[in-house]
Amino acid sequence: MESSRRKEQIISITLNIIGEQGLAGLTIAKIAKNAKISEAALYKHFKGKNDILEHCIGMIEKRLIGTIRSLNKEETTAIAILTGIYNTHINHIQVNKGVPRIIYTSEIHSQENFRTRLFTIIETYLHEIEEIIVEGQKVNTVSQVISAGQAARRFLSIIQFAAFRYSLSGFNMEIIEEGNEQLKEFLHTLEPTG
Amino acid sequence: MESSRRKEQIISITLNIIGEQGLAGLTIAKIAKNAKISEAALYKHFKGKNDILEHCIGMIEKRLIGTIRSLNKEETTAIAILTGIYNTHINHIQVNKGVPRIIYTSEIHSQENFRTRLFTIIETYLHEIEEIIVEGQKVNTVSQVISAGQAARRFLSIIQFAAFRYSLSGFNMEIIEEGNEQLKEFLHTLEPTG
DNA sequence: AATGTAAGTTAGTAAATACTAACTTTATGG
DNA sequence: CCATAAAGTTAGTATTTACTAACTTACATT
Repeated sequence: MESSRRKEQIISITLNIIGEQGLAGLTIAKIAKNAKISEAALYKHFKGKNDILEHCIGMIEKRLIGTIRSLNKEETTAIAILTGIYNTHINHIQVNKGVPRIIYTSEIHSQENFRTRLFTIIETYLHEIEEIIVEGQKVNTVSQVISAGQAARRFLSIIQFAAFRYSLSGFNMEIIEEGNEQLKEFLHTLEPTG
Repeated sequence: MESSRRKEQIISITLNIIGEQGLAGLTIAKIAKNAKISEAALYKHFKGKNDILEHCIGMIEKRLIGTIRSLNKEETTAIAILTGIYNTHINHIQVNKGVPRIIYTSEIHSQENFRTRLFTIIETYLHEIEEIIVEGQKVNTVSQVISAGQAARRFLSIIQFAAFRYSLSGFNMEIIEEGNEQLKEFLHTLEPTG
């Protein structure tokens, strides 16, 4: 298999294993078995386990920021963009459980360099959301009286809590409904003249 | 050392290691070293690693529910109780990082029995908070128009997000401030005639 | 056709890991 | 004072883990 495709496959498999078995359940042997290559072959593409994890974080970063950027162009109002981001995240949980596990529950905290990188990603993400809200305020689709930064943090907390509880429930759809209610109430507070 | 004290010590040490190095960084050897006993001695008190983890979850449960119960008697209004719970949690993060890591980021998700138990704990916790809000509504210290269940979930999401981000930041106090703002805004929405 | 490179293999290794067997120390109540 | 049980020790073991060396295959370029 071509190197770049193999690399992506390995990262994807790694995220899946973390999603299903946690970081403690991640081993080189499992990755190799899932990719249907030998363990040694993994080392042709990555320096080691840590290197794979670093690329996983890179992948997460790309996806998160990519989601925001694409929706920021497709949708018109701030509220529509935020709704899109929320839905993308919720859909994402079912497809690739590893991303939410790492990003929202940040299992990788322990290693200092990973913790710092994840923090930067989260803060960048919050900043992007804040920008969307500020833009909405400029064109008056979002109330001027609210704090954009605070709203951004509340928005992410809603996503995180929904993802966390949905995952913990063993993927019970009722919990998604309750997350949607939180979002609805939040979006309502964004409306102007409210 | 007396058995019950030793057991508590081992659980406490385990939670600390998870707090500092994550579940992937937890080993029997590290627990024994921290407790200054041999690895074999651990097995006089617990059946094995899983048994220790189960007792950790038990400890978390006790502490969480204990916090609510005690504050529920000390404080008078629902808003005062919720403020107390929030502050207790935030203070808790600095002292014992393992609890927030397990409970809010639920690193133990992977194992089915642990996941189920944690979910039950969280749902019980949410229910207790909901009860506090309902009681507040009865005596009109909390607005009648809000949904108690939804408010309880928002409350926990605020705690979770603050704990998550505070931990991820490497314990930056500014982030606690931002969490306090979220709480303040939330408590404001609880006020009657608002 | 020769050659070099990328992607893969087999077969191993040293270290770490969870756990156990067998023995020793310590303390306590009859 | 001594029997007993609890709490501890040393010294292991089988397995797992991340990683490496040495070799093979596939394939594109000169």
